[in-house]
Amino acid sequence: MKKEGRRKETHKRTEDAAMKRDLDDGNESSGSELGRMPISDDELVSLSVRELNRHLKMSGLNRSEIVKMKQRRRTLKNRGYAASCRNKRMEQKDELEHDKTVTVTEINKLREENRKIQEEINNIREKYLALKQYAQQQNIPIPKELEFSFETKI
Amino acid sequence: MKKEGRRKETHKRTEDAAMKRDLDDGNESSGSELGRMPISDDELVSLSVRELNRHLKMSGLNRSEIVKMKQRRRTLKNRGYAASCRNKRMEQKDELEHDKTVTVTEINKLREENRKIQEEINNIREKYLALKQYAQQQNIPIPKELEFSFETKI
DNA sequence: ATGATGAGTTAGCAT
DNA sequence: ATGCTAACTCATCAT
Repeated sequence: MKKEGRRKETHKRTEDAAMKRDLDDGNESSGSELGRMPISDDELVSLSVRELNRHLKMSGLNRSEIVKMKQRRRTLKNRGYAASCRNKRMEQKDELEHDKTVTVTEINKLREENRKIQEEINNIREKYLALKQYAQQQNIPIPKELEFSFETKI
Repeated sequence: MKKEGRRKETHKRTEDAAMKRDLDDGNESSGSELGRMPISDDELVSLSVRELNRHLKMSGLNRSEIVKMKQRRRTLKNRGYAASCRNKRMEQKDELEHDKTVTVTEINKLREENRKIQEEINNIREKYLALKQYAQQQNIPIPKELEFSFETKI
C-alpha cells in the first residue's frame, strides 16, 4: 500500500526527541546557571548576524557556549534548507506529472483532429472520382491543368 | 551553479565518520576483550536471521551486546533502503523527463503532419473550384448529387 | 523481520 | 555566512 496524502507533519519528531539527541537546547543544560534568556529556535534562526552577535555579547556566554549556539543556529537553518529542498523536489515532480497529463491530452486531440482531416480527404476523393467518372460517361473533356490526383491513400 | 554528475559516492561519509557517531562498530569498543570475529558490515547485513542467530550464539556476546548488534544490522539495512529509495526517486524522475521529450517530439510530429494534410486539402479545394468554374464557363451542368462543398476553411 | 519513506542531521560544494 | 543536496539515521507505517 501507498502512504499517500501524508506529506508533512506526520513524521515530525516530537520536538524534543529531535532536539535532545543531536542538539542541545541551550536551556538549563550545560555550564553556569544565571538567569539568561532561553532564546527559542524560531528566534535563533531568524536573527540577523548582527543581532545574533549582540545577543551573544549581552548573554555572557563563554567561548564554547557561543560555538554551541552558533552550531545550533546552523543546524536549525539546515533543517529549513532540507525542508525546502524536499519541497522543491516534490513540486518539480508534480509539475512533470502535470505536464504529462497535459501532453497526453494534446496528443490525443491532435490524433483525433488528424483522423478527421484524413477522413475528409477520403470523402473529397470519392466525390471527385465520381465527378470524373461522370465526365467520362458524358464525354466531357477535362483540361490537363485542371486534372489532379490524390497522392494520399489511406 | 548546478552540482551535476555527482550522483553517487561523492558524499559518502568516510566509512568511520558515519559509523563512529551513531553506530558502534562492535569492534574493540565496549565490553570484554576476547578474540572475537569482528564481522563486517557487509556480512552483517547479508546474513539470514538463522545465520545471524547462530553467529551470535557462537560469539558469546552478552544481552546488551546482542541488542546492539541487532540494532547495527537494522541500521545497515536502513541505509540500504534509503539508498534504493533515493535511487527509485531518481529513476522515476528520469523516466518522467524522458517521457516528456518523447511526447514533445510526438506532438511536433503530429502538428507537422496535420499541417501537411491541411495544406493538401487547400490544394484540392483550389483545384476543385477551378474545375467548377471551368464547368460554368462551358455551361456544363453538374448533377446535384455530385456537388460537394469544403467545410474546412483555413 | 523487512521494506519504504518523511523528517532531521551532517558533510561538502558553491556562492 | 548562507543555501543546497547526497548520504545517513531515525520514527513510523505497511506487510
